[in-house]
Amino acid sequence: MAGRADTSKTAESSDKVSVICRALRRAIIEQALEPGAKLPEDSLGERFGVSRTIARHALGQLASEGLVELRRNRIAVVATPSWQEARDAFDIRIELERLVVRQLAGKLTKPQIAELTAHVDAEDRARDGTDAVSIRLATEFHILLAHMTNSPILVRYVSEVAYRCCLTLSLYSRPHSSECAINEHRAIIAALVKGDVDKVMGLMHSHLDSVATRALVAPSPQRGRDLLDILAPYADEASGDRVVKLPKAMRR
Amino acid sequence: MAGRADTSKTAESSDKVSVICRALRRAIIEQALEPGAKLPEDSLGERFGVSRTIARHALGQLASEGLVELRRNRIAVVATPSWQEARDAFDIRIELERLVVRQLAGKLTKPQIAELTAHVDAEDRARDGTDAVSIRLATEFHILLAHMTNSPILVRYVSEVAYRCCLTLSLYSRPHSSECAINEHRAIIAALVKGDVDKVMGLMHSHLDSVATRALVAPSPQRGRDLLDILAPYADEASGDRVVKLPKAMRR
DNA sequence: ATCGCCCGAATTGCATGCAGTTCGGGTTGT
DNA sequence: ACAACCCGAACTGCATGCAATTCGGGCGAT
Repeated sequence: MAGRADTSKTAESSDKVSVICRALRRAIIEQALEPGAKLPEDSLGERFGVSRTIARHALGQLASEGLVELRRNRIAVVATPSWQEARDAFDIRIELERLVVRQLAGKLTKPQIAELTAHVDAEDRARDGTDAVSIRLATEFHILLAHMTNSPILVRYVSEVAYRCCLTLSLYSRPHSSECAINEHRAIIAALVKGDVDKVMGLMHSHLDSVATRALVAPSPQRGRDLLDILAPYADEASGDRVVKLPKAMRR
Repeated sequence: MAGRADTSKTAESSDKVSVICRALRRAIIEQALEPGAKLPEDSLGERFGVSRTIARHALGQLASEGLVELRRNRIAVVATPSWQEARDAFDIRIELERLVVRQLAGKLTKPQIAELTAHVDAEDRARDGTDAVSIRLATEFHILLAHMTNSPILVRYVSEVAYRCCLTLSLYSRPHSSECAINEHRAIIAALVKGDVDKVMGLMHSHLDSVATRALVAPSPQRGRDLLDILAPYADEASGDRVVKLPKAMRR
């Protein structure tokens, strides 16, 4: 649907690996796999009919995208980004996507415009489906946009950072009422067609910024869902040299 | 020297893999390994005293960073980015590094300032060494800067894209006379210390832009070093479905 | 009860083996 | 000479096996 979509030349070596990656990515951003969920190599291998070697490779790939965390000798888990990391990701995303629309303004072809509006229509239709699906679609709108730049590098970075943001949204935003306002997507398309570079960059900026600030509510330490999340930043530092002594029971 | 440098939490699973990655990255950006150089798994494994499994994993990692190209059933090679990809990489890099200095302006600690000036001094000293070394140092200056933002994601992206740019410089710029003007690095430090956000963002922009335009001379097809490079874009498309019939002798 | 410890089961880290593909150079036909 | 062909060597794709480590539940001490 997204026209020669994501067979980006980068990595994604064999097909089996990339199939697993895509499946897991999707499961993660649709919150079928919550942050912290365990991903044992054999289970994955069994599930997808491959050996651990392949599953392992896929996990490595996803880890390099920041979607899963890989700790030595430990079961891989879906990443649990800190609040600060989430904010950082959004900052980066804003810059990257401003670049996208800057390159795209006034240069969209007819079929591209059609594809974009079709996508937004799909978003509209999915409005009364699962939250998860509409979040995914919203994210994919941005990735679709990136694809149209014909810049594989930009596609890769935007995809990655968008998925990451998607992941953090599932962590830090409880009542996500129609995340990426669909109207803002329409406005962006319109401005792109019109070719107003400054306008569209501004639109994209405020669009993403509003999603970020609406979702990533507070830096208050009381936000995480429970003890574990509150302690996350400490446990964070500890991976190299354990500084904070944690009561054993809590060491999962 | 770069203080707890690059033990970024992302991927880089075990140590053996990341050791190989670092070694290869460095070899690539110092042009000890030219674009197109073959990287057979066994040779790598033998060289680093590990099995193919590990070497393979390292190659996967580097591929996801865009430094090596992985074609199914084929020997991995050092990536040979097209001119357009090079330009794209620089565009992204400019935005990312503007973000870096925006976050850093006026917020540098004394030891950080010392570390930066020390690095630039090192660049100065390496002036009459190999080109390769001074290019590497110049790149590392930018990565050092990124590290100081304390944003792992930003560090990762800046590092990746900087290495990529480094690689393309070795491809498309013949007479690289002191690539990243060292004085521009000093000016950036000064502006950072002074805390002038706009100034430093402008400096970084023009610094990178000048490197890019000075290096990536012309989109003229006559630039590559020989037939192979000229044909690269065609061979490129062909990986999926071979369109251009290449005389066998040339199919390396 | 709660905490700490200990041990079998589960899991990862890594090397190796086998099958399928590509590579490259020598040979043959033209 | 020149190109196409062919075949052994080289290489990758993937699964599996073994050692080392972690996991987690039960047991004893407080």
